[in-house]
Amino acid sequence: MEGNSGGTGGGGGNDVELLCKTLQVEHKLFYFDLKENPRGRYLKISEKTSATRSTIIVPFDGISWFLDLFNYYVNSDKQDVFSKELQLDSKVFYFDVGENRRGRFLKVSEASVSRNRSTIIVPAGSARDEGWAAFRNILAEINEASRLFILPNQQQNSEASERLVGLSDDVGAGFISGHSSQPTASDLTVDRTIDLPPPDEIGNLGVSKVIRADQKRFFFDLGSNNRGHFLRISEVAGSDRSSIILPLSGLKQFYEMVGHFVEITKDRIEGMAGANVRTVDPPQR
DNA sequence: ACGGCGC
Repeated sequence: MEGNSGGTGGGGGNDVELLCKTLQVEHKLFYFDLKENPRGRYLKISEKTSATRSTIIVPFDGISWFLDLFNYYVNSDKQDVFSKELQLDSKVFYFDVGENRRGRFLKVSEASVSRNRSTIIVPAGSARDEGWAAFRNILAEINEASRLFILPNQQQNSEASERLVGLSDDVGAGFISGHSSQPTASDLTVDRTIDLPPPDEIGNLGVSKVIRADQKRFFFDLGSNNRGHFLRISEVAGSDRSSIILPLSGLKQFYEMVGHFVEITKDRIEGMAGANVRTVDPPQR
């Protein structure tokens, strides 16, 4: 299976797992593994039945396209869905709807020069395409979480991982090494933050945070809608709530602006004297 | 517990 040349020890086996999810649709089990190696990130989707296992590798930048396509198949009436092709890097993914006596299914095939064609087949489900919808929801979660939620096992010092360059054959050529400009976990961690049990709404990825200041609470929630991804910051005092919706494209500016005001007011901020002063320099690059 | 795909 994993015929890897050069004695490096297995295709993708040493890659860092950023996020793992499983989904059961009828009797199939789908594994979603967001992984990272020095060449970039990718999403490995495996279909497992009792007898077979099949895997496709989606380049990181293709995740949102997969999400869009699953949305298309979920939301379209069955009489007007078409097959789709998605070209990513050197790969082509084919999406085809089929039907047999077991029901409708979506066949997703990956074709690339270096690998044999591999295919996963996602049952539509019995009602309202709920199998596809569940698959779509997982993709949405991964798509959202992967952009902001840098997991703790993602090393800040990349020295160790730099020695692993070229290790994995699981990733097609032409990958983007896209992990340089992302904020680190500590950049996004606010002092006095406490973990919040999952609240209100779908699309919330368990990355909700709350901070308290005086009598107010501020909730930070990731979300997305058809216009993109955003951070919602809600001020809750008593029973009143008001929110600002911050597109992720503006998050860094927001961060820098807050840092500016922290900087110019820090001698008046309680608890920030002396060694506790935590300057909030904008991340370089 | 399916079963599609494609060889």
